[in-house]
Amino acid sequence: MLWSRYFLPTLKETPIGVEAMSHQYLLRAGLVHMLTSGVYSYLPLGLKVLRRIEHIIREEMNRAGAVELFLPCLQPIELWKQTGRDEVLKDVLIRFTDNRGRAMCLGPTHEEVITDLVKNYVQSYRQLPVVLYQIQTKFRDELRTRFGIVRACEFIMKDAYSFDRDPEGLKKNYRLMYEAYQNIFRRCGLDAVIIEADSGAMGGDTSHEFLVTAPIGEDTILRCPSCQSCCSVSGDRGEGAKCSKCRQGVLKGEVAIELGHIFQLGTKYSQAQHAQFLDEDGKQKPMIMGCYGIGVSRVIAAIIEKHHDERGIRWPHEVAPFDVTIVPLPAGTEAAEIMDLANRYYKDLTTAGYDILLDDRPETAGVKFNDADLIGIPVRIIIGKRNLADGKVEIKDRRTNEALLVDKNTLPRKLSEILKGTSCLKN
RNA sequence: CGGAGCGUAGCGCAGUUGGCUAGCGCACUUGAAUGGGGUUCAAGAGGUCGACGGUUCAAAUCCGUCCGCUCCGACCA
Repeated sequence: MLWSRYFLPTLKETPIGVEAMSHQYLLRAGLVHMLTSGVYSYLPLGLKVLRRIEHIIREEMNRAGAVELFLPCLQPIELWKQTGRDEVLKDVLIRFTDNRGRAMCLGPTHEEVITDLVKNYVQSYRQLPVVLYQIQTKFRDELRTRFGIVRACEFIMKDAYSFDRDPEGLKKNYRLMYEAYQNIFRRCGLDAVIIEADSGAMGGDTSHEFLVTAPIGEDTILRCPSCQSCCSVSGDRGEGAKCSKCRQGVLKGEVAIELGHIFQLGTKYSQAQHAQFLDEDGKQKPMIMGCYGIGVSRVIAAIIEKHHDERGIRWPHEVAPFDVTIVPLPAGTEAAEIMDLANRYYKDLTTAGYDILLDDRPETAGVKFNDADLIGIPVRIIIGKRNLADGKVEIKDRRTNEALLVDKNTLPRKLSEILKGTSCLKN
């Protein structure tokens, strides 16, 4: 991608009223734009990051045996009355009456829709288990939005649902999702804390929350400084309590943001919506369900919270919007030569399958460097006349700030070694 | 939904004891010089001062109502 043909509006100054570091960089690096409180547009660069995260999620979901589908946002209130959640969630449901007079809402989650769908097609134990997921926009009429996309009225969620014949099947799928979540957060560069949690309005028995400690968090977790185990705050357990695992440390409170939550729902929805199957013994039984959510848009904010410095974002390579940014600094009589080399690298590396951002703007070095630091592409190639006089170009690591001068002709090979992880900048 | 703050150009801000044509920085346009960390100079363009109503000879400025945004709290799948 050529920067001059892209849509990447970076901001030099922080917009008014922006407190969270991640929110600040989301806006300044041209990732998102606020339409109104709690409602955000994803600009091209932000969308690219979103797609990279979605890609990781899809790989891990598919690996865990889940199958992707796509459910509607528009949902009849009638469906929600079947489970009584039209009342439970009445404050967050965005309701309206359509032109035919039907009471509708925009889906805040999809348990009712998926249960209704599956019961139409599954009649026998032979068809179970069924595990489905989607990545889709959710709508919640939040009274108080917070930290930009962290708590928004419209946000992107991955939600998966499992339908099993028996509790053992549910436990197996739950375990698979649990492991998939660990992989997803690890690949996103996040050190997720997993704690047993309340099921809240979802209902059901067992549930686990996946959190990341960050100032933008809305939850408090307790961590044992001795054995590092974490747990939630409860009535008889707070900061200062003794760790129940190692019985040595004194629990310390930490602010954390919830990114994922998995639930063993049991039969709450299948009973309410009559999602039954005929078992081997000839008896009708309710399907045993689980549901598994990840706040995808929220993951972006968490990654920035964990991977930034005073100059901008430092994307972990697997979620970075581009693999490499090429920064030519054309000047004087060498200008044409510098741009030719930049274009040649761009073409070769793109052909080799890398996603490249070429900063072809007629800006000064300082502007380009500052923007590059801000948007945080992991690897930067700098082509300037100073080093080119010796036949060299510079490779710079955004994360470590390490720089390496390489021969201009061996750069593509050296770079692919670095990107494949067979080499690092140091040697 | 309670508490606090804010709203003037795309962004960040000044101006608010009522008074000349509403100003500054960044960004933007044109020209020139520069060319490895937001470079310099010159000339420009860009405004319903959040909205509506009131007071006044005169309102960005005073009064009222409303709207929007942010933060704290309550709530939260």
